[in-house]
Amino acid sequence: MTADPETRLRADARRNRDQILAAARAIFAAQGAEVPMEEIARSAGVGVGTLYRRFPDRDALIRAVAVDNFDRVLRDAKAARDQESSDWDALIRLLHQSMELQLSIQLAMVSPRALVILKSDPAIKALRDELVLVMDAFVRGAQAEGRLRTDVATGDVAILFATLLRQMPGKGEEVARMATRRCIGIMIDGLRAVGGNEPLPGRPLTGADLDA
Amino acid sequence: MTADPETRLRADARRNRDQILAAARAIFAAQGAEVPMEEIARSAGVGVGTLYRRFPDRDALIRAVAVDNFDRVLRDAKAARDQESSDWDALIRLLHQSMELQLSIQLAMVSPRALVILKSDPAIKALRDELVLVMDAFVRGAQAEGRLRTDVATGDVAILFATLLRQMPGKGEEVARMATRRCIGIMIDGLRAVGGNEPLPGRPLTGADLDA
Amino acid sequence: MTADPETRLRADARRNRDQILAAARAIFAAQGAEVPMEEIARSAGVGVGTLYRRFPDRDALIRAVAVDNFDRVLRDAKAARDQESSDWDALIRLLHQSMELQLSIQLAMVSPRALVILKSDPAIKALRDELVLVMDAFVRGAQAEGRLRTDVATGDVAILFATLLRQMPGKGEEVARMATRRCIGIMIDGLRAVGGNEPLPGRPLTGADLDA
Amino acid sequence: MTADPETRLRADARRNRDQILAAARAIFAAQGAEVPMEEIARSAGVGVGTLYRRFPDRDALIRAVAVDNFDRVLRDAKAARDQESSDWDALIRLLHQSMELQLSIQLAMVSPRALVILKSDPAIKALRDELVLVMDAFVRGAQAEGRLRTDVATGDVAILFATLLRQMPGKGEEVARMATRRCIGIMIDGLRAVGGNEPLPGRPLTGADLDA
DNA sequence: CATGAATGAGAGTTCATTCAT
DNA sequence: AATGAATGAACTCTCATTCAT
Repeated sequence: MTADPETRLRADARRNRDQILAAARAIFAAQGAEVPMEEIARSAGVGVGTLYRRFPDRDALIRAVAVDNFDRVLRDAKAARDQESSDWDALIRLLHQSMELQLSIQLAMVSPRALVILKSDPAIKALRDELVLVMDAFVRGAQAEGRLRTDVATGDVAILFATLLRQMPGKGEEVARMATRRCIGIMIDGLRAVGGNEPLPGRPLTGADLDA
Repeated sequence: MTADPETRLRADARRNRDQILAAARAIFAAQGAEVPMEEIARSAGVGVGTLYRRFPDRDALIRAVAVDNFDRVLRDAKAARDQESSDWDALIRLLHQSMELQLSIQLAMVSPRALVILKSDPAIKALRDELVLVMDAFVRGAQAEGRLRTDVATGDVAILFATLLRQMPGKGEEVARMATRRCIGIMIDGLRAVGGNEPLPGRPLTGADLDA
Repeated sequence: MTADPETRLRADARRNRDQILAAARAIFAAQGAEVPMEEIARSAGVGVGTLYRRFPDRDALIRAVAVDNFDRVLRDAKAARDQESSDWDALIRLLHQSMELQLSIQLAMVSPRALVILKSDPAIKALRDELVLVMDAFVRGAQAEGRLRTDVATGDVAILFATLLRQMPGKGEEVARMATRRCIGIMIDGLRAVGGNEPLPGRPLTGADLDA
Repeated sequence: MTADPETRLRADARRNRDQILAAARAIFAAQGAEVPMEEIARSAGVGVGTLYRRFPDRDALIRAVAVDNFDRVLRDAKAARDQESSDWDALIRLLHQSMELQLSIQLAMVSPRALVILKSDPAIKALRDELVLVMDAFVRGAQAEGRLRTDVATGDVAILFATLLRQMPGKGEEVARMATRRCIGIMIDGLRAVGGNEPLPGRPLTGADLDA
């Protein structure tokens, strides 16, 4: 029960680890995943040596940031499930709320390199699978409630979700934020169950379609 | 009339230039803008030296790919304007059709580096401004037709457009293609003028908001 | 008091820095300033990376060698001033003695590139100005002593000095050494105050004339 | 008699060759011998291909410039011999006059690379040997006239000559010109046969000492 | 353990030389 | 024969990772 490696660290080592993770998250979000390791170390206030002691190479660091981030989203999703009165509302809340949380990892994921790395990590896969399950419930529930169009599945929502959460790089902070919110709004309106629209092309994308 | 510098190249040089541009477009689309120049050269079937003779450095190459690409989109937009019977239809067609054309540049734009470069290039700015103008006409026209919701402006559409066209990297080719089409469909439904939805947050984003 | 950046280096780093400087001095003297950085690194017994850590680019290295060298000459000049009994003797001693010290920098200065670099470096300018001042005193003093011809000024001496100290490249070590000494001897005889020679053309060149 | 390769060239080819040589001389004088071949070609108003047709590689070009230049100096020396009334006067005239002619080659010779090249060229060696012979006659004659100090030999004069003629790079044109003239004046005064000076160190350097 | 110095492989860029037009 | 395009080796510089202090 106390075997979790992170638990075993001395207090200062633990603090270093957290600082590095926070610095990496911020820098990945701002500049992508190709930043020199030295810059991350400096921004975390430690030497490169320390960074490498905690994370054996860049991939390990990217993986750790990703795990940390999926974790947050999953927590959000569960909170939404527990606190909202309908699945549609939970879904909407998650889409809106996670915008904040996702900013960093989404940008990181833009790097083709990062993608490959994340795909091969079982811890991340586990978190992702769990997240897919929760969303699956939202989707089916909201469709049962008659609020979500029935020609979509979890995969559609996840992809829209991931796509939209990639922050517009290079716009002013304020415009970027507003743009994201507005895009999500438009997308949500596009997801509503309303009569009369043409059906979407192809077939509903499921969680399994996300695996490549 | 034929003084255009590109026109003045010797036949073989011209062919090489085109091959390089095509290779760069494909590679940028597939792997982002940080690919080794040597790889681009190899894929174009020329030596690095040749690549550098045509494009003095990476920035110049990125710029050239971007110009080429904006050009295509602009052509598409004008064709849509000339051939469709309503502005709404023209807009829809552009969103659907340009999916193909945009793949490369959209990915390229993901690189923070590429962004900085493109912003400073007057030729690109000119093309972009012209594109914004054409889309502006579509947006106002479609709103006048009562088909496009009135709480959006050209900037909203452009951002959605750009965001969605970033291909999901890493999914299978077929799923990726379908996903893009479905996302565009959802987005279009979200843009329709229907009664009863809550208004979007913030204010309509104009073409000027895109300038950072 | 020990805040001098060079003093703050770790012992091994310090040693490396010195080795690099020594190697660069020797190689610049022997082959000019355009030698591959790798060769300098190898000759200093370090990797290129280390060289670049200490000196961010070739220019910085050239500057550092130049500063180091001016420093030595200046020390020599002051020692001559303090230890010789007349200004003429101090001047002669400096001309003879600095032959050793100047070998490197003089050759370095031959490179058009090096020149540009050195001109723009304030630390080097300061050292040079100080050196000019000391030589100025020698020149005026020796003229007052009646031993130095009065139709020359500090600039003349400095130029002769600099010109002669450029080692003949390519001769055997021994001949080169002897040649330099003999040239200096002839030049000194040419500088002596003797009656009956035609005055030199033009006007005495001052320290200010050296500034280009 | 007409087998001289240069004589066999067509008029336009001949003109090209001369333009290239003139351009190379000027550029070598101004910037040293490491200039891109393309720049020389451009400055000569021809393509690189043409340059390479005339001079198979850079070394050949350097050699040709050197031959051309030694030729001029030798012509000057012979003119001085034929027109001046004493050997001392001929020597002085040569030193003064060749300043003009030598500017280019002297700078070129500064390059360690150029030196190696020139040493191995028999045509250049022949010219140089002939020049040494003429100067030898000047030196012995002027010593017999009692005007040149007897503790120097041809090698000493040649080295002083070569050393002084390296223009100070980087000073203003006017100061540089004046400085050279004044240095030559001082050197000539140092060479005069006057009583009472200390003898020079070492032994007189002969023409043979120049061979390295 | 933390630090930051050292290493060396690899990326970008230049340029001598060759070769198609 | 002249031109300038193409090639690729060589060089400068950066950065991930290792290791001495």
